[in-house]
Amino acid sequence: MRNNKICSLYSKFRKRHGLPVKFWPNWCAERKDKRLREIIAIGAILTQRTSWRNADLALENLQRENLLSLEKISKLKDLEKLTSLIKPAGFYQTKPKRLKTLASFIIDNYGNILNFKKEELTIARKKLLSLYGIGPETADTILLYALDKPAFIIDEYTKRLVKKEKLAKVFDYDFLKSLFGKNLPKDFRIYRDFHALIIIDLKGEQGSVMKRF
DNA sequence: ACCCAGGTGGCCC
DNA sequence: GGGCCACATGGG
Repeated sequence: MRNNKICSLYSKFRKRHGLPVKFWPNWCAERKDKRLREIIAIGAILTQRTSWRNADLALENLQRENLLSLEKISKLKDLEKLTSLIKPAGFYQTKPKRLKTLASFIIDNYGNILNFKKEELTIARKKLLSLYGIGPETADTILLYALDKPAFIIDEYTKRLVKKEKLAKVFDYDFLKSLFGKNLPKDFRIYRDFHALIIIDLKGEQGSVMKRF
């Protein structure tokens, strides 16, 4: 491990919280199947500016209606149905469109998420960012947790850590992303682990949603 | 009655 | 390029 402040924080959190971290994306990563990758991609949109609890209620609704699938969502004609199912996750006017945009992009261009996973990181990121409703954080969440790519996620908790530990003066997304990226081994497992640890350490609890999936 | 939760796009200047 | 703002739910 390189000797710097970010690495030290990682080591500190790692020791403090023990192994393994029971955080949903890590938990999910135990299973490598296509369905789980799809659920993570769908969940990444549903949880935008929304508690995981509420996003989880929407995921349950989709599962109940047999719509927890990129192919099903991409072929769905009735957007109203998505609107009602997604309601607990909030922003029900925009999230259905965002889900459909992502689902159609993957299904129409790649056939399934496993083929999209074969795309090179920078290309995949650029394409995700070009989609309606997918910004840097959602793109990196999908890359890191659904596609096993080393894309460090800068979310609200990461920014709080940066502020708390005075790691930087600016909070520009790409700047912070490269700051973490260059100071950690370029390994998606470490990025996931650190990201989970940051949230667990700052939040003081462990994510537990999505276990049923 | 507030405030918050693992953001994003559309404005405005 | 940065600074606001709307978007919407459920829980504390």
